Amino acid sequence: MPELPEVETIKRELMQQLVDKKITAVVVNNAKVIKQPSRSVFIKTVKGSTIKRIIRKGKLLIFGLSNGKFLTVHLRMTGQFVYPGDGIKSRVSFRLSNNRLLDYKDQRLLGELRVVKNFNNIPFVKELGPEPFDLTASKFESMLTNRKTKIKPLLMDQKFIAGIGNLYAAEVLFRARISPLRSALSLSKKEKRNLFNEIIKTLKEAIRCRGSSMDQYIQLSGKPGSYVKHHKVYDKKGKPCIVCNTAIKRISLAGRGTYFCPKCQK
DNA sequence: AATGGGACCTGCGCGC
DNA sequence: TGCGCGCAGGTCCCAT
Repeated sequence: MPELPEVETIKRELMQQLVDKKITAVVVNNAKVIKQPSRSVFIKTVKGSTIKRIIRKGKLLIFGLSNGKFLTVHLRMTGQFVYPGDGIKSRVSFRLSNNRLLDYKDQRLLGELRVVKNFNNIPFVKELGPEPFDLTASKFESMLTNRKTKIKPLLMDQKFIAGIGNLYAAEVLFRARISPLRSALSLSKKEKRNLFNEIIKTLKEAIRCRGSSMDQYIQLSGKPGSYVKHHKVYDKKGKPCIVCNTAIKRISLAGRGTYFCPKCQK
């Protein structure tokens, strides 16, 4: 669910609400989401530390703790943070110095919480591609040269570029009028620049709207993000294209549901 | 290097 | 109404 705009939204809220709060207790209701280290060491390390800063790397959230360790959280499909929480349906709850709860919820239990010494050593971070906002159009262009793979799965490849998932890949390609089936190699210079500009514009707009609440994503406060109403193709199978009225198509590409306008996107 | 499949999980909506 | 099936925004791992 959560892609760069959603994770960035949560990061900003966590910064506003939680910096300099001490974690006084940790309750683990389901240890499946604790990937590293053991449940007991995890609790022991986090408990008693103060949250000093919040970092985002792609879709990964990182809490910098006062003891020098880092709590990293990947929300995967259905992870959520809720603050202040009530502990209900929470997989892990953090009690803070103001006596409020920060709840980590995760319906499908696919999320990952870790405590590490150095987050740069996590394989996911090590191999993570550049942040979109750190790129320029010409860098992006050169990244695409000689890539034979299809453009949509490539945009979703976190090693290629950080933060773009299935939803924003679809939206960005629609806005750039490029078919998800095209090979990266086949894009003209103009198309590459255009695609880059649409990536930046779309992600910024989505952050301004505080993300897209489809099914599971919510802001820290529990409120939905409003970018959904700007979606042009995602989850719109059979609906008319806003530009040409052609029915939006859904195909399966690299195992993922892929929405596009067969007429506008060439 | 690229592609395809399955695995990890739970719960929802659809068609029969 | 009840049940089985396919599907879900992410990532990793294996095989070809």
